[in-house]
Amino acid sequence: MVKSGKVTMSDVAQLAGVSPMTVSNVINDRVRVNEDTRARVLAAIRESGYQINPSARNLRSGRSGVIGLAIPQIGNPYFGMFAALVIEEARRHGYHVAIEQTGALAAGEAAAIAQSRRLELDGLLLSAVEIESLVPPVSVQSYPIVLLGEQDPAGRFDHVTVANEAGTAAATEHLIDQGCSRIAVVTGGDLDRLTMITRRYNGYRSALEDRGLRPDPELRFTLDDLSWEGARSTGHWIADSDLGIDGVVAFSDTVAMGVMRGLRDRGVSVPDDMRLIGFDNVPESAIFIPSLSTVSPDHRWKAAKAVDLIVSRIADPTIPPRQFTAPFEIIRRESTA
Amino acid sequence: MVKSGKVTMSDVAQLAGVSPMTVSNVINDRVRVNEDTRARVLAAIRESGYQINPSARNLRSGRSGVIGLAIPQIGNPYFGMFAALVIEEARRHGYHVAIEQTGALAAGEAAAIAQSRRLELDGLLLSAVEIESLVPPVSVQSYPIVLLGEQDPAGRFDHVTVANEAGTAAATEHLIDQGCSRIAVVTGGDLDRLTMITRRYNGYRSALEDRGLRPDPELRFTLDDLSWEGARSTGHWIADSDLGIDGVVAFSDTVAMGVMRGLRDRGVSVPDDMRLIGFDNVPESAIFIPSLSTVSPDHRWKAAKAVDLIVSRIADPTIPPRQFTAPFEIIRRESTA
DNA sequence: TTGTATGCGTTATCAA
DNA sequence: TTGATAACGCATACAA
Repeated sequence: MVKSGKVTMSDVAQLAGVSPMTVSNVINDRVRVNEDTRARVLAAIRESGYQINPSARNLRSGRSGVIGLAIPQIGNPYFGMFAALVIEEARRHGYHVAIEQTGALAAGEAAAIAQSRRLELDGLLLSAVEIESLVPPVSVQSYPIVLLGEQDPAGRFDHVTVANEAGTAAATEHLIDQGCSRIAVVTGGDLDRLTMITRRYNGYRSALEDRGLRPDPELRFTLDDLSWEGARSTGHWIADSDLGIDGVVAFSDTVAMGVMRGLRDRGVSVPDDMRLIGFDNVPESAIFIPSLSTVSPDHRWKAAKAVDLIVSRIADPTIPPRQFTAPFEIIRRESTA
Repeated sequence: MVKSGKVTMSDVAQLAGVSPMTVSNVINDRVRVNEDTRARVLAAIRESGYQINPSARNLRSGRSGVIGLAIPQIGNPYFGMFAALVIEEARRHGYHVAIEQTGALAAGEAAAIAQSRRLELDGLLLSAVEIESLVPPVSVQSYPIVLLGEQDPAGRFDHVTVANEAGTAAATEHLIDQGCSRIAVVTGGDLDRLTMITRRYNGYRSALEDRGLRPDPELRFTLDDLSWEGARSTGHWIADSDLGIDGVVAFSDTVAMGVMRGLRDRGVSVPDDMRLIGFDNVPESAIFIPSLSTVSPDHRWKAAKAVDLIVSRIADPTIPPRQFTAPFEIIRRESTA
């Protein structure tokens, strides 16, 4: 067993007494190779500790077998869980996933990512926050892109999304069904652009209106910081406000848990004093105390669909953009009991 | 703006009226290039939508600028948090990080990973669970490896670890200081080999002995499943046992949170009926209700050190293996109040 | 300061 | 069934 490092295909070929091409054929089993030869080659590969050089292979073949998954924060429970599913689904199609952390970026950073790539990607699953600004630089890419979560206003990309409006509407109605009438909403950032957050806010609003409740601007709380600590502070504001709030719709489970913590800091009890519902059904939400009611999109479905889309588009870049929305259900847990 | 895709350096060169080599020099700014020429080249790059071909560059240069980070579960809060730190630290050194999910693998799978790489890596940060079985196949790798968390019994690799024994000992002593005398421990897997988990168990044991408490085998609970649900079940067992347990040391925060949930399912209150402490100080532990006391290793220090090690070893593979242990502190929160 | 020649390790093509 | 040849796109070494 040679110490490896720079064993090339030619070395293996020499060792096995065949041509490099035959080694290549064995490795990729492209054509029928004599059983004897194949065995000799395999033995030589083992003996030499040969490992294929991906760069050379990619350069020659034009494909890398790698798809990128760009997400804002790898440490976020939602993205972590989703990444694991994408990895699994991609493996079924023979693809490897390279995870990219974008950090909820704006245009300039997107461009940087696009240019500074050190990885050869066959395609990219892009879970972006700021699609509008992201699209121009991103369209220069040389590989297909599938958008996750957000939608491209111009409709130029495949995308898989979740039922943002319907999901939040159902969540809001669930609170109403549980007897809430002063329902606050926790959003993030501004609502001028039609982002995921805006869609979720719209779902909340329309559910209130459908059920004859008047959306009250005072009941809208905006996160100035998407971290858990930011959400916790929002919980403090809600607790300290004197608005008779008896229910809260948060735009994500992560935020919901932070808000719960903030409420708890102020001695507000969930669900006794106030009910609360999130969005995503991250694994943590079942474990949290109290466990968190939430909108649960079918994440596996979403991951599988995203991978299907990118794989098919890699195969044929000319097909027109396709769009899918993952099914969801409301999970009732202690936080809205 | 050409639609890109297969614009090569030669195309850019032609467009700018220079040689390919000059384009290369501008891109990598290796030698001094005339300001005029540089401007022309940059314009040509923008105009053509040129993007460097990483495969060709890597093939030629022998380096990819990418280090791998192999972790068992990307969805696990600890690994997610740690990955984010590694990405940051690597960027400082001009490296890109490719995250690899190994799934708490055994030898065969490790070999598979080693062989089936589709990424060209300059080095690998390996956060392994099963080091002993992992090492043989992994040593065939053609790039440097730094071990995280676990240690190589044979001492052949650089590694960065945390104070597993001292940390858990301090955690156990904290419980004793808080008045606990029947302290259970939650471990995972068998304790025959000197894994991270065994070290943490040893810390618990030695702290008990140091403080004149007898380690009771009945108070050791073993997870049969590292998931949150597994930990939750363990919480049920602890609650249902009639052993007078008044404190619990869990080998990780994730497990601790699952156990808390299990205790809560049975109406056991933390910290009133039972105190509980974890290990890792993941972001979730500050938010959890009750917030979780824990052993907090300096994760940023650990990430920075790991990146330092791999970068220096890439530069000079001949230096002897080095080993570091991250400092830690005990974080006191509600769960042991 | 810029250009020319050459080869990195692999695979597509075609010939034997 | 196997092998010879060329080429993928870039950067190193050296020459101009």
